[in-house]
Amino acid sequence: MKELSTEEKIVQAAKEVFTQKGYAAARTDEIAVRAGVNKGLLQYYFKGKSKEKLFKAIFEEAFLKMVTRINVIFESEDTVEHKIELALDAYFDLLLENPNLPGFIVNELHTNTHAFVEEIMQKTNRPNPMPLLMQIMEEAAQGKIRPINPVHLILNVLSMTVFPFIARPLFQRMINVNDETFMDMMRQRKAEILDFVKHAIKP
Amino acid sequence: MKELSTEEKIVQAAKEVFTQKGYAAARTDEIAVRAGVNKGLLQYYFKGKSKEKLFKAIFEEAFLKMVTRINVIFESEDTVEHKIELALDAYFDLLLENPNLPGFIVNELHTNTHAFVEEIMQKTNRPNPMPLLMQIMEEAAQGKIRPINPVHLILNVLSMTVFPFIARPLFQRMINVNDETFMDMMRQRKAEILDFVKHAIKP
DNA sequence: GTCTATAGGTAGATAGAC
DNA sequence: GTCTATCTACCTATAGAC
Repeated sequence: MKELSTEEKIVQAAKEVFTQKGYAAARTDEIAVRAGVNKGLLQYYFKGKSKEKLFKAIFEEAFLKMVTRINVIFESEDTVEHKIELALDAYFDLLLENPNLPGFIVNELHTNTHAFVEEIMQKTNRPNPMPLLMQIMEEAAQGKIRPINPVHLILNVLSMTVFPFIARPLFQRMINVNDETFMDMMRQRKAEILDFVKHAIKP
Repeated sequence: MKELSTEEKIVQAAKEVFTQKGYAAARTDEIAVRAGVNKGLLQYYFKGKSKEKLFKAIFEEAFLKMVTRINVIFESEDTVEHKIELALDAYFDLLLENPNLPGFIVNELHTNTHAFVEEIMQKTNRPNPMPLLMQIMEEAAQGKIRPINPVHLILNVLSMTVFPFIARPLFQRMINVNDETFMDMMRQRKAEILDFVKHAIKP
């Protein structure tokens, strides 16, 4: 356990509270309590609109984490199948370590009341999916993979990877498993998806 | 356009506000304004904790809509492949008419601060997935479909169906399409998923 | 840098006039 | 049934003591 500075403790606590409750339900009081510091210190470290400033910092970091991973899919030089494998590797690493990251992001984008969510999205250089779409169509034309709508293929892979983490509260209740078992299933899942997709795109 | 009673107007407005903003960010003021009625009437029709009571009614209806559809997958007498087709039919019908239903539910379950979310989930008789899981394994043993982990198969179908609607704000920006185009893509998608899954489970 | 006290604003609930 | 006015609670922000 490292020694955290007061500021770091606040940021850490804010990350917990915001990702669990969302911006609207988050309380700065709770952030202070969890950080083990006084309310007033939030103002000292994040002068003026401290709640908003803290949120911006945390949402931006989370958003970048999720989106920059997508670049892995798009930018490597490789076959479609191997690109998918690389993407699954990268994403499962991220998600297994931060299981409620996608829920947080999707939630804030869904309930987006705040202009700054828009700001952050524009700041991030979003990846360009076109080259990958072209590649998928080319490989299909060459008979390397089955002809398939490239947008839906990408969306399928992303869906199968991310959705279980978002629907986790519902899913766990449905099949009645605890947190540990859920994480075990997710660790297994990377291989399952790869296998599933390989068969689905086989010519 | 039917004539709605005052109470119906309130419920309708509440449905809009809650599903768009989520419970925490929703404002009873806005519900009253959208319903075109006075704030005080919320108390008249939903005495005591009107915000909470309204939310309960709306969340429960939404939750039932989503979950009872899952029963379609589980309870019919049919082949696995045809069950999947039926499920896709049922779900896409629902989602194309209520595109932000899953976002709303997942959001409230994720940020769940309220005990009543728990209540509602227990009230609904959740479907039992066991028979379907068994059937998938049987068909695999008989060589009708490829051997596959049944839980992940179900999760794959559900993921590909529901995820795009949840990630819609992000997805639309990523590929830069308007609402109309998005809905068109989703209408196409049902056939895409069915095709994808058929190839993936082919022996 | 840290804490206490309090101000200022907002949202939900309530009482009572019409 | 509908509306106005007000109350109360809560939350963020601020000022100032230590």
